[in-house]
Amino acid sequence: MFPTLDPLLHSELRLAVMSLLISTEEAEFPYIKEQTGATAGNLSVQVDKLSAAGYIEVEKTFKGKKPCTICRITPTGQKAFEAYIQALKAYLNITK
Amino acid sequence: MFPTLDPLLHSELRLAVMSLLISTEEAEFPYIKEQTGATAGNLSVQVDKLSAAGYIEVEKTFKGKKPCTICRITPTGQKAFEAYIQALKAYLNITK
DNA sequence: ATAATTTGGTTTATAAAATAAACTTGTTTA
DNA sequence: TAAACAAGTTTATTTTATAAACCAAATTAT
Repeated sequence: MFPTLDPLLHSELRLAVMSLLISTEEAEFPYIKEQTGATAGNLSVQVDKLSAAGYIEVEKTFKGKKPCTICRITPTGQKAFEAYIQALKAYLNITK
Repeated sequence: MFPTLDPLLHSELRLAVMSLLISTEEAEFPYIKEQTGATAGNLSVQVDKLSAAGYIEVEKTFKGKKPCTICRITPTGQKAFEAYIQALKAYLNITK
């Protein structure tokens, strides 16, 4: 009846991050921070969780002399995001 | 960009309860428990929260000699549910 | 030159939430 | 009348989300 909602995605900030990455394919940490309005600390933690789950990959490079953290969604992450949307539909009463 | 998701609704069990009540208009505690698969304790807590927020109303009656707890969604609850769905859309990239 | 500020984060501590286990009250059944 | 059951509630535990504090390097101001 009500499928479980992937707890990794059922989180406001992580969902926002995934939402951004689904459409941009690649985004830098400060950009995600600005778009989501999150604090750096919170974002850092949530990015780690998504990365640990294999939903995104995180590349640490440099932009000139400044460190630069780039995030990309993985195929696993895309599938999980799609599945989450499908599961949500059971809750949102599309059965009107 | 990403609107805040009503924390009262952004909870798996509370969302399931609201989802049920949106379509049934009235449901007994044991029925909700069965449909959601929740434990009685968890359900009791979450029903209290929805009730405290004015999203549902809880009527305690008897069915013969047995206590019977009936839940109904309120107009406030209906509006909040609709608003939650709208807010979610910003996260789910309907912009394909 | 060096002190102060900014950038780009991470780590740690705290507050809030979700969840289940344990308990209560009354009823039905053995 | 003792045991089991129904319908919840309360309490305790675990998880989670979040921000505050921190760190290192680079840039800017004095």
